[in-house]
Amino acid sequence: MQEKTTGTKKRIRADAARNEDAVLEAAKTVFAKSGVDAPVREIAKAAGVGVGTLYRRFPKRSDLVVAVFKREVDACAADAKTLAKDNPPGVALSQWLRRYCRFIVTKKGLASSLHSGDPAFDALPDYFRSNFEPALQSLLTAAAKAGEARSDIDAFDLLRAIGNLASAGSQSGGDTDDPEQNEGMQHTYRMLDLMIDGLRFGRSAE
Amino acid sequence: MQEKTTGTKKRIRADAARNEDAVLEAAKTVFAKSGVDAPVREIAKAAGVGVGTLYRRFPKRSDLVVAVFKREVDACAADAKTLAKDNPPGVALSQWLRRYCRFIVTKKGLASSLHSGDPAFDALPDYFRSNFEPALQSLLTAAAKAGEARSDIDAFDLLRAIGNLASAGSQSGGDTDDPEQNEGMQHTYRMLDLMIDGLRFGRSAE
DNA sequence: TGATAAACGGAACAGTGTTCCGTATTTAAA
DNA sequence: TTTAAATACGGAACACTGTTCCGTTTATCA
Repeated sequence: MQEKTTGTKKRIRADAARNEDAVLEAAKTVFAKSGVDAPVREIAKAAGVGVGTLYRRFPKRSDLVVAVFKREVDACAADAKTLAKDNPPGVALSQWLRRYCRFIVTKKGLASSLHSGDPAFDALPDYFRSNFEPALQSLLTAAAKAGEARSDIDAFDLLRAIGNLASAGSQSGGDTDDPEQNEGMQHTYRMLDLMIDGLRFGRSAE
Repeated sequence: MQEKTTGTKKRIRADAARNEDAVLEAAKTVFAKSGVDAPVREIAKAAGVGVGTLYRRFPKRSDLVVAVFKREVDACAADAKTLAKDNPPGVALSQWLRRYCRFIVTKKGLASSLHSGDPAFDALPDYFRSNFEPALQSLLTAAAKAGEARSDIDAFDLLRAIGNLASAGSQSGGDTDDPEQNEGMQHTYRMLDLMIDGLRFGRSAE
């Protein structure tokens, strides 16, 4: 945050930045596949780095978990802007809700960590809300203004509702590795469509 | 259960029985001190046996946890009878409620296991209730009959109430190893006394 | 008392997290 | 471009885990 312009010594070495990125990317995948308790070596190998490199940057496991989580939140929130730019407001809205749904499902494993009492995770709920609420709010507003969605929906309420929907729905599910092919996931998508329709065709901008 | 009289082969060897007992006793202590995830070696050493002996009798950790739990339940329920024999009904009742309180506190660590979803623990809640409810019921009835307690209290309700009291109260607490000296424990005892007084002096046998 | 089955103990193995340091890479000065 | 210092890398090594396996000891009973 201050490496770019301030005088606080050097800036981060290129290879270090590259590796940090690789580790986060690998951790995302491994966490999704094997849970947040996956062996450190597995993550390091997937990232193509040594365990030392991983530990230097993320001394505690929670550091890595938090970093991955925030990164995913950022990516998902950023997609809201992208979708809004490339699609009609109503389409952007429903597309993003799907995107958000996938986010919730892949983070199902983290949920238990979040509520584990470890203070390392205390900041995450706020981070979650302060990123997603505005992202969804702007999609909602735009869609409402275009007459493509009702305007009486609270963004955070919707986030929670879909969150519950997705995390409950994906409990049951097939054995497939790909969550997209999962029975429970398909069910979740159908329920989500229901909500989207409600969003679209309910009593509109009153 | 069938080793004593039926013809199903031999009876248990004396040393085996002795060791099983030692392991359970040691596990109780170690679980209380270090939690249910304590290293197997620590339990084995405390029991004065090799890890092989421990594993032979308790192949899965949950086997040991369940056995310790049941044993403690048995002991606590048995104390109800003992106390009833050696004391006036009212005294027996309040003494046993204290005893039960201590049981709950030392089993705090197990609570998380119980609700961990592992089917190995599914039977424990029933075991708990079917032993404690009659035990307390008979104490309550005797005390009520002697005019030393009101008679409109449901045993299971009381068990639950005190359970909540104790497990919540012992959350906060000092650093002392001895739970008996713990700040939270003292608080719990005071609250328990309150309930006991209510039991004793409330509108009685109506 | 001795034969036999049962039980014992702990070495050995495999899989973790974590540290440490010789080596390699990047950076910036010359 | 060359070179020296700073920085980062990788993975061997260590400390602990759970778990298995089998040579040795012990209890039982004829």
